[in-house]
Amino acid sequence: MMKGKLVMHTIKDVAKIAGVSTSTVSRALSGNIPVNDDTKKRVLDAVKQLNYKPNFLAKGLKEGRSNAIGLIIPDIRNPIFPALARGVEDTARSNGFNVIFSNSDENIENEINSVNMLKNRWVDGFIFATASLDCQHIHQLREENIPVVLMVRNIEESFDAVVTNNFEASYNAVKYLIDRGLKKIAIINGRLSLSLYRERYEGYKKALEDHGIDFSEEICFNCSMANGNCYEVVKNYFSTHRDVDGVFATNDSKAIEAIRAIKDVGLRVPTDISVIGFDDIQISALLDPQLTTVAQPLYDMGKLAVEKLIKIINEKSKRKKKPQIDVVKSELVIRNSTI
Amino acid sequence: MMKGKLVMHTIKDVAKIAGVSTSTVSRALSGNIPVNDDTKKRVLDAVKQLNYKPNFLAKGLKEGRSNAIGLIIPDIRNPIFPALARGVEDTARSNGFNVIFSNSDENIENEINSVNMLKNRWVDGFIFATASLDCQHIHQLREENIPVVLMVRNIEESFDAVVTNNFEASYNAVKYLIDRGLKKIAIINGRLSLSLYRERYEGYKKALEDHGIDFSEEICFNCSMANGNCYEVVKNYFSTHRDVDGVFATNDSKAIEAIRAIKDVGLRVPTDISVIGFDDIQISALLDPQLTTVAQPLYDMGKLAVEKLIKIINEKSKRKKKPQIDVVKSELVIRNSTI
DNA sequence: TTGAAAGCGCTAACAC
DNA sequence: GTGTTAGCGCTTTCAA
Repeated sequence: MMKGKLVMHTIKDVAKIAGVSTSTVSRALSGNIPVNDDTKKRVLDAVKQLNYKPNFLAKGLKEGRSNAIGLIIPDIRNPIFPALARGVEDTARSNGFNVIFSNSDENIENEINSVNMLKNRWVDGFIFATASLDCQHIHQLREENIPVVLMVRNIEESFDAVVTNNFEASYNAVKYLIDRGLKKIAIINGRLSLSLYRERYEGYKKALEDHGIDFSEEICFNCSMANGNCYEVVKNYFSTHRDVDGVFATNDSKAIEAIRAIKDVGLRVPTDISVIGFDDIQISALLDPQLTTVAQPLYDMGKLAVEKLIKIINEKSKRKKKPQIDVVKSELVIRNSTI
Repeated sequence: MMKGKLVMHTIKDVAKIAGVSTSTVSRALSGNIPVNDDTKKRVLDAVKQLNYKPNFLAKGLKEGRSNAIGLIIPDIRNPIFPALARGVEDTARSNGFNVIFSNSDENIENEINSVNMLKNRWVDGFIFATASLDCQHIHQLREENIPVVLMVRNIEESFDAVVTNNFEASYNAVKYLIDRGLKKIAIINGRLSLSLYRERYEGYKKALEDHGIDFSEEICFNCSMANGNCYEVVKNYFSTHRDVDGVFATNDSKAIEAIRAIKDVGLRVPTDISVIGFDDIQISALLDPQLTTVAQPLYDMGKLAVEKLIKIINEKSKRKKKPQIDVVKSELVIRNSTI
């Protein structure tokens, strides 16, 4: 078996060159154990000379941790996840953790498979941005004392989580439309099995109520399927109705489809109909018209989730803290899709 | 130190319950070494009973491989990378590999740091979608016999890579505009230090040449900086010129900005000016007008890159094969931004 | 301050 | 077909 020119050196090689034992090398490198300055220097020189890098597999095996975290999301192609993932990766890396990521497609089987694979000492903890009602496997993780933080999508009070103020932000978005003089505001909703959509829905209803606007089921569009049908639903409605003057879409993708549908029936945005989205995905600022939307601090949410997770991982005293749900603020960004 | 209710069981526990040695357990689980059917059954029962999962750290340490690959990209928020990453992740997972991902921001320092971290037995190979001219560290990997596959962005002939037919696809895109009767076609180019942009540029020039259209430097816009200034460059030009009737943008983001600029100076797409993009990122189909663009099979490129990489990893006989560059086909998708 | 030795959990000779 | 044993590369007692 031919090996490459440069082999991977081990701690033994370093020890030999520095003329010390492997334990001394280990100590010199770990930093927090006293080592004679001279010895240390010799070790460091040897390390440099050999370009020695410790084997993380060995270190992890010995220490019982891997310094990696698992990131489980539905699909990185869903435009809210890149920013989230980036926040996670940056923060993890700057804390010395690697990120192993996995897409579940909202499919519980996939998710369980990934979790099972990663549980075997691959990762020290998990970040989930996924939540079916069926979260047996996440409860199981907790029982096995494996740290878990939920992100974006919350399940129940019993998990640590980072979420946004969906209710309040939605309330404010709808209130903004009302303040601009709009009289009849539709909502395009998502899967109500996700708490985030339920909360946005509640915010919408409360805003109407507080401002004396009648709530009407008829203009609560539900686009819970794949993206395609949102366009159809909106187009259908507006080809026969001209009474609605505002649309609150519970995410930007739906808003984009709605705008296309509205244009296609010959109405103008925002002149005839104002549209607000939610998420502020990257392209929202590039559209025509540029989308007024609720900006979630996605990057920061990822960052915060990792910070929480690492804190839990490092709490060696495993006395379970009460789980804490961090709520970050989403804020309305006013652009040109609203009058 | 309190441990959780459920501890991680080891192969020893399984062996004890099954009444066999640890090596028998190992053999029964590996599958490819003959074990008595009865014994095997007892082992499998014990595994199930304990919910035993092998420790990958130990396995990796022993076998000298981790079954993970490193994915180094500039930024997952750049819209071409999610699809690529998804192709990579799916394919890796279905081959029993995990993927550790890292964003380099095109910054060589970051990239070297990540590579150094991952080299230490964290991963068995790398996929890079990044290429500064300065690729010392990638050469180094090769010298150390660590498998590398380049994706999307090629550096030089000496590496395995998966790229698209940039020249040909660009040629065809520009030819399409010419065939539609357009007479003066501008190009919006990217960083010419990247071969992919050079190739697209060449395809553009050749198409003009072959069809007797004069090439003019004046309408070769260079938007190599962050996205922002593409809008400005295009807007500036069109506020004083009305001669150009077609724009070939070398990626979709630039196309989107160009369209916005064109509209903002009071011209119409495609009536006055046709615009073609490159990449077919997800939102291109959702824009108004929907973008005519060259679709790169991003998911498949990710898939292919992983397949190549795993093949190299598994070739235990390290007699270096000559590196091979796979070229996949990008094809023009005609939508509404061209007449 | 340092070295010797044990051991993390697993696999693979090598015996039988 | 199965058990015994050594060892992957590291950290960490325990002694000196």
